[in-house]
Amino acid sequence: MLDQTDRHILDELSRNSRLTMKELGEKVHLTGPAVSARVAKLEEQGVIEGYSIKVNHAKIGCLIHVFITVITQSTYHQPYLSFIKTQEQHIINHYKISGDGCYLLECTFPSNKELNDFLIALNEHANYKLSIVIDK
Amino acid sequence: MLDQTDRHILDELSRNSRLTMKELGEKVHLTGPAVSARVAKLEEQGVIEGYSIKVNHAKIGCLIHVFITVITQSTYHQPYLSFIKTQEQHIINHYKISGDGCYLLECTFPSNKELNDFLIALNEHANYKLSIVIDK
DNA sequence: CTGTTTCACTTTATTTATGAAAGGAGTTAA
DNA sequence: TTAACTCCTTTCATAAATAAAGTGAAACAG
Repeated sequence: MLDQTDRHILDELSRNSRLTMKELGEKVHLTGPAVSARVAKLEEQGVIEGYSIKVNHAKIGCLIHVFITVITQSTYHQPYLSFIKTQEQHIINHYKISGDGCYLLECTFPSNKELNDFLIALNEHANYKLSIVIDK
Repeated sequence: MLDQTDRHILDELSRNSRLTMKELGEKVHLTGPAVSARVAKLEEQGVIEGYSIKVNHAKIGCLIHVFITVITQSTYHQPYLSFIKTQEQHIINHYKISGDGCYLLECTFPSNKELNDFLIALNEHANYKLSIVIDK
């Protein structure tokens, strides 16, 4: 399905997705149109789901980065899920997991106050374990 | 430091970082060169750390997506950190955390076999708790 | 009030990249 | 051998990026 060149393309685009097709072509030893066709194919196949930027959260005022393991008390998760939908400004990722909890949340907050407010609100729907990111 | 237009730019580029400067300009009501200058500034300031792609790991043969909370037994973390460096093909993110463990690993594996091999090797340096991602 | 500086933006013109079309090389199968 | 297919390169018209020059508004000193 994917050959070595495709993997090389994914690797290069992961590092820098704003390369021009010409530059990308040089890196993987193809011409612009050839690499452009391969990238289009990878998009169609759903291998490339999208193009994004890495934002430094600290520099936009979100200094606190945490992972929250959520353990819902009730088997009925809907109130929790509805609550999460209202908190999109804080949530980077939300996973359903099997293991130590039901969900894993990755969030950022400008300060401990917002984190605390969030945890108080979350606690109405679920228990949690908090892990604060010190370094990446 | 960041005004409303900058936030709008970050928002649009998060959705699609391959927009042309002209298209991005239209979205935020600026001309191409103007928005290009702002993006360059955001890069210099370190707000934009890089441009990347979202890859569908399942489609490239990495079907298992896990989070591993690592609890090192010894206070000397170097052997663990050296081990992690040898496992880059599996590791998406690696965080130092405060809370329920010392580190949080986000990894993908083609199958349970590779995951098991990884856990056996990891267990020589640290204890762990495993959370398997069911859905995002 | 006037002149100067600064800043962010627009406009213009040149360079550069994109994307469509045509064609060639290698592979496979009839 | 020939046909069909895939994947690539080359070529060229179109579109975008970028550099440079110019505009206008705000801040500020004389």
